[in-house]
Amino acid sequence: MNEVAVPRKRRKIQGVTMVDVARRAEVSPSTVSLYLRRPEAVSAKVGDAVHAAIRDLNYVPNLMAGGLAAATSSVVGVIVPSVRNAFFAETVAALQRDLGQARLQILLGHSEYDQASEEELVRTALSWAPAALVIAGTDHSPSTRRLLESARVPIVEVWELGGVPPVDMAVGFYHEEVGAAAARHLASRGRRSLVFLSGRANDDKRAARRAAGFLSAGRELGLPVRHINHPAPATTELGGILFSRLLKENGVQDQVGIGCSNDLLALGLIFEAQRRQIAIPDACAVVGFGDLEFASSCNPALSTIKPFGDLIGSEAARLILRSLGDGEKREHSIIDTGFGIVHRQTS
Amino acid sequence: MNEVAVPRKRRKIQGVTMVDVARRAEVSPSTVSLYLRRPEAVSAKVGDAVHAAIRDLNYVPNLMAGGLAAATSSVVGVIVPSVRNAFFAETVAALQRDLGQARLQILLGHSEYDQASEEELVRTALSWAPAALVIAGTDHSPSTRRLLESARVPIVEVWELGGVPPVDMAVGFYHEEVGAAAARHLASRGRRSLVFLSGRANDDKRAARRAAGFLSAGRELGLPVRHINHPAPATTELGGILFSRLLKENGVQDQVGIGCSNDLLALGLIFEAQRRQIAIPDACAVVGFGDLEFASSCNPALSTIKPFGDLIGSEAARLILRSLGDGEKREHSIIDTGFGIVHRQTS
DNA sequence: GATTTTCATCATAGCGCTACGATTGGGAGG
DNA sequence: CCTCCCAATCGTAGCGCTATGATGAAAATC
Repeated sequence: MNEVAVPRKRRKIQGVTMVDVARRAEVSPSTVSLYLRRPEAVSAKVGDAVHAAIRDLNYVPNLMAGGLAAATSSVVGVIVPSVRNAFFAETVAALQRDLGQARLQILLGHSEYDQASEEELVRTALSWAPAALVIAGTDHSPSTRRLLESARVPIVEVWELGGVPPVDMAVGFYHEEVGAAAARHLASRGRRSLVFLSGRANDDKRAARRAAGFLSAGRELGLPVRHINHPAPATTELGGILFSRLLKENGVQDQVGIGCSNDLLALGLIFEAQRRQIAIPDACAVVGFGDLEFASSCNPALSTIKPFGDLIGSEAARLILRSLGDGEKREHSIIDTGFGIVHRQTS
Repeated sequence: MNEVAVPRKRRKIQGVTMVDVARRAEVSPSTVSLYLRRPEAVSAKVGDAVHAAIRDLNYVPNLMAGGLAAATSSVVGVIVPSVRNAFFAETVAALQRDLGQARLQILLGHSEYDQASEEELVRTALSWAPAALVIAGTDHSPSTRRLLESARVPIVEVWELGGVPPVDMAVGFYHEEVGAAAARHLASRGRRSLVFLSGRANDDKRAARRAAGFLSAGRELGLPVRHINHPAPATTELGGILFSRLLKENGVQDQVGIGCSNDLLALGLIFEAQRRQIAIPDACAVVGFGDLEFASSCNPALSTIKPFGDLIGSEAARLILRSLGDGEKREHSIIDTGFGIVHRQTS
């Protein structure tokens, strides 16, 4: 005996669907879909009718349905250690700007320098079948790396080159070279001993690599060189603290050249020197990293090494868009965006 | 005549689907789904089998399919003017931290203080059928507001209270009061004339409101008060420029109290004062806004007004989670997170 | 021992959209 | 006037998952 199927109660997701638009424009849903994806493929008359219907009904397409059907979504997962960090914020901003042109959105995650939460974020991002993935650094946990390798999407690792080979593509620069450049610069300014100040070098692998580059370049130059690190994040306050510690341990030693793992640290150092009436750059020269926006206006103006965070973002976006256009062929491009030495008054 | 249907060629999205997991665990797909959503609802034996299958196959669920079927997604759209702005970065970080606990992801957009792109971002965010929406400010274009009003999701407007009534919920503080507090504080420190320095007050409505509050409080106090704005973003460099302009126009006038639309501006002012040997706070007192991390360590340490950006984020997250839990009843909560006056050496 | 209740598991019908191939209709060529 | 062709439009079958109600077995009640 065949009962007539009772229609189930279904929750309605959306007020207005593509079917409603199609009905209103008196075309088929396929045509509406086509108009949305390739407007040039429908005739002007039909296009206008669909457009009008969309406006009238205030239709908002459902990208989840679209993504599911099309087997790929229009999000790009972006995973950085921290958005509060100005460096990554700049790259994220550039990414959104350039990817937005191609109607790609950013699904953001920050790991707070924790590998376990990084893995979680990668897993989540992949759950959205993203069009691409951007992730800071190349140093991931083995299982994260496996996840990335088995994902069939373009992946761009940013802000770091060298070390582990990239999973797919990479845009960044060599942090050891940044450290080395700072050390050489200080030596060229007549400094006879070198110190590198850093925060959180245990978690922030890139800061650690800058430190390593600084130290080995210093040794190559035959100069005495030491490294003072503190597990706390590299803030202005920590800059003052580390400088104080240095002074206590070494006395006020003239002609020292100090590299800082970022400009915030350098700024704190400058403030502390002001308080202690230590002359910069005479008694002590300083080079920062980042060229943060206060660097040019502080007092004395901070010599620093400038990464091109915006460029990293836009190059990453370019690689992604090219990958998506090219279809499947992975090129494994690696782009070195380099860095600039900005010589101001502290060195 | 009935032809046998030829199976179409379908692109395969995913390597491993829930069906594969089910087959491997020798249960039905429904059970796998149930295990994923409510692990306590399946027996321990079956749960373990499913878990093992997921591990072995390295299964990553497809959240688009899930969201489509469940009529809601696990993303929260977050739209801010700029992530490069430390204020919003802090709130975004708090949001991700707290929403992440409930397995919600952040779909980020920044409008660069442009209303048209804000609307575009809202539209895109809504296309993902988000679980909620967080948007900075209450001042949106009419069509954006309409979009927000017709969206059936919890919406939290952050960083601004007063002005236009919120669409749904709001977490923030009154910027006029911040300005007024700065003016009153400077007056209480014996300042007989007041100036407010700001950048980009035409685009940044919140800065404009702080300026307005400062000016009217100053007038209420019977003090001469002026406002100097520059259309460029409020940076350290601009702080020096605006201060120079003030000095040129007014001469070095003792006892002036200066409010700045943010700490970056104040920092630039301090640097410029150092260069010109103008004593702070004697000749000129300064109050900033933001309590950015250099404020406590700069020299002299900066008096400032501290918004609680982290608290804004976590309160917004709390409201969202409560809304999602409560089902449909909208409460239109408005939370005033207030601000703190941090009195240091510049005033 | 027979019945009811509970609990764990399953089968099914879509969620809203896109890709694919099929269909239509009008102009060009014969 | 009849093909043929191309462009514009349409019909259909899922994409992978979840919500719902159904099923059967075990536990609890009579």
